[in-house]
Amino acid sequence: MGVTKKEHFTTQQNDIANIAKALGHPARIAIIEYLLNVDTCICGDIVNELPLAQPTVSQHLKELKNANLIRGNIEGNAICYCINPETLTHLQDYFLKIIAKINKSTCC
Amino acid sequence: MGVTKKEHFTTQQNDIANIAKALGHPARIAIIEYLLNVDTCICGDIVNELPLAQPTVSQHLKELKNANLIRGNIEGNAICYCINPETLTHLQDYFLKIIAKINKSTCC
DNA sequence: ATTCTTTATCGTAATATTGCAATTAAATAA
DNA sequence: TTATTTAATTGCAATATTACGATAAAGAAT
Repeated sequence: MGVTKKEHFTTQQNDIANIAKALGHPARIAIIEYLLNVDTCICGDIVNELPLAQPTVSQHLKELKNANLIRGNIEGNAICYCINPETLTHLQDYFLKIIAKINKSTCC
Repeated sequence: MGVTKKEHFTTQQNDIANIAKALGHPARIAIIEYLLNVDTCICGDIVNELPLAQPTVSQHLKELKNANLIRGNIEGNAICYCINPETLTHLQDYFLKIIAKINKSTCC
């Protein structure tokens, strides 16, 4: 039915899945990496950097923003995007916990 | 057009995106967490654990297997699934690098 | 051999995602 | 005011995902 049964899973499971989903596209990984590589914050030259049309980039930025992975500040008629460190750290913390558990369990 | 322009991005970007994508569903996060919580490796009682039908679980397991996040070993007529630590560690290492960069950059 | 158990696959419906051309909105520059 | 710049939104087509009933495949148990 193409519709995820989100309500059957915990808030944390949905939370982590949403962040992971937002990172589940090479263009969005590329945007994150680009934002990291540039010292000052950028707006629309992300479009020049990526092999995608402006509306497509705008859509990817929207998804990253919805997942709280980036922030966008209005600066004149441009918009300055930057990484939101908290969300990446949150995901990192989750994986740290997960990986810590792996070592304790035996595997088939 | 519903088709990702994967070829325009680097292998690493596609690599990370694929792993993230596989984790981008609460059911698959739940499966990972369940596999971690059980000492011995499990096969089909993942189905009993999740609020999803058997074919749906099987499909999610397939995606986790395709992303190399889990492994499945045949054991009689059952299949024993377990976490593949390498892929999670690989993702973890990537985020460590990413987060290390954030601190150095100023944000808007 | 037959039945049971376990899991994968097929087929299908509902919905979501990806991508872009065209347009709109809003601030800036002329 | 009238361009111009910048980025979001709309509308649409192509494809992917999610979910499950039905079925198949393959080993175990009887």
